[in-house]
Amino acid sequence: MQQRRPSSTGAAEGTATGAEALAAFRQRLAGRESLGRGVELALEHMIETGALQPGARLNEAELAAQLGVSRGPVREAARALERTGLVTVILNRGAFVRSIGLDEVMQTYELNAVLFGHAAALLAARLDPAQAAQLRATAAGMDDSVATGEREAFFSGNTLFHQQIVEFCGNRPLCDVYLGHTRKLLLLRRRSFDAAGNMRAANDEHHRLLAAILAGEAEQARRHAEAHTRAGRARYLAAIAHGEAAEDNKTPKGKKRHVGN
Amino acid sequence: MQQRRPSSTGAAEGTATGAEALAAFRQRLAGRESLGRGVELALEHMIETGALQPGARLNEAELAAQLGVSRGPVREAARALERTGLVTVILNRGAFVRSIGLDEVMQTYELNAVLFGHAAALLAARLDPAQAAQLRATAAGMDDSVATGEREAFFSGNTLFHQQIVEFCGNRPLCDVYLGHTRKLLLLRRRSFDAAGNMRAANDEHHRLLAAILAGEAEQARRHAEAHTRAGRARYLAAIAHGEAAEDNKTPKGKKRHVGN
DNA sequence: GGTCTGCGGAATGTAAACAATAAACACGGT
DNA sequence: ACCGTGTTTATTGTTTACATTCCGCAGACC
Repeated sequence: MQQRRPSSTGAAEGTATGAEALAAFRQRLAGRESLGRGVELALEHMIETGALQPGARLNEAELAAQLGVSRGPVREAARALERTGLVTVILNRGAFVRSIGLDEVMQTYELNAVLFGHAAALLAARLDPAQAAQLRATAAGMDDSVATGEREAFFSGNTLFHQQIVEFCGNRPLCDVYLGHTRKLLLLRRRSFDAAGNMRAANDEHHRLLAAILAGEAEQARRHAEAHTRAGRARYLAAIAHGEAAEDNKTPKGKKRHVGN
Repeated sequence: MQQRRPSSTGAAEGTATGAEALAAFRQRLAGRESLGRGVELALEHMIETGALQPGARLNEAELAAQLGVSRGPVREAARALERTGLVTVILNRGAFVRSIGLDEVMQTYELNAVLFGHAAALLAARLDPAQAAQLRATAAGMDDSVATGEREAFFSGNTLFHQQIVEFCGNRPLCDVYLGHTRKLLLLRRRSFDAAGNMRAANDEHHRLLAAILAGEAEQARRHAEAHTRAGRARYLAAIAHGEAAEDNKTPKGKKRHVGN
């Protein structure tokens, strides 16, 4: 079946990997969320694992068949992902996995620095003992990960640490925005992220930040949090500097398009 | 036709006001956006004008008939509004216009203060002459509005002023988040807003902020911008203090539900 | 009298069918 | 040989139809 359209889903043939992923997500949602939501998670998973690479188009019919659902939920999921910032949809052309430009990465880091800094400042002024204990536990776990060199464990600990700080800060909108943008970066630039390691430095920064929060020093906490985010940005830059090609364009707008496969 | 479900759209009978609104939006979009997008704008308009009040349920079939489209685009619009934060959808129960609690309003103001402050700081360091001219023009227009006492003109000038600052700051994600949250507040708490006037004070704050930006004083601009937002919050609080009942609950979750109309 | 169970109906969730759009191919003119 | 135009076809946008879920009420049972 030759196809005239530029690029297809990519992981089309053979792999029914999406279907089982959807099943898993749907079970995890336990019927408390709609099917479209499950498809959304499945698509996120496919983006995360690279089954859907930046620039790829989300063929509704194909994905629907692959996931064993109708086009409706797929459409719904695609629009949801658009709001999340993971895909771009063009009228009558479909949804494309975004490839986020370096400038946008920088701007997002900048935004996250401000948000994270403010969260830390807020938290320093309202921390309760239970939260303090949780933060300490998370930090301790990361110390272990650093000692044993477990990158994956450190990575999830790092995510949890940041998540706890913004959640504990008490400002829900801020928390949502921060986590959303962080997730976006994670999903669209994943490979660069785990290469950006340097756990030790990050861990030290965490401890300094945590100390300021525990001490109730709001402004100091803000500075440490901002600095930590900016340091993370620097590590990211260093990682991609020699690691891989810097950038691709944002959206298949004019003629140029991704090679697909 | 008696209806068992708690509340209906409210503006159901007679008024085909939604249909013409949709037609207008669809023409404005000029076929460059999907129908669902037009419905989304129409629904926003209905929320803004109060045709859909907080707590009201969005009956898909009813709205579809009213707007002269099918349920599909209505669903799509409802989900879009959910991500915008204007409605809450509950599985198998439908979409409800959110009634945003006072605590969330406060948190959103807090977030906006930080974002607006940072935007001002960024802008102070990168302002170009053309942008400076535009900001001056906007400020001048608001001066006129204050002088003549035109509340509506001042209101739109105010919106434009804030919008220009965040757009000129160069950080797109920040801009999007700020404008989105501001819009949310505007649509869900509109009546309180235009009562919160006190144009003169706000105008003075604008001038102080603009002066700092034009002078390139980043940190001072940040302080002024944050202070301005917090002052706006204070004005808002003062306005609702004696104006109207403070709050209702966020979402029709358990048994309690809005009276409808 | 109160509580629980079963029925009825309306509205949402999902799937399938129809219509419209845009890209790729093929042809003909210049 | 190149460019423009007409045609074809896949794919999305939209409508319609079907399945499922949940709420409210009535009657029976305790």
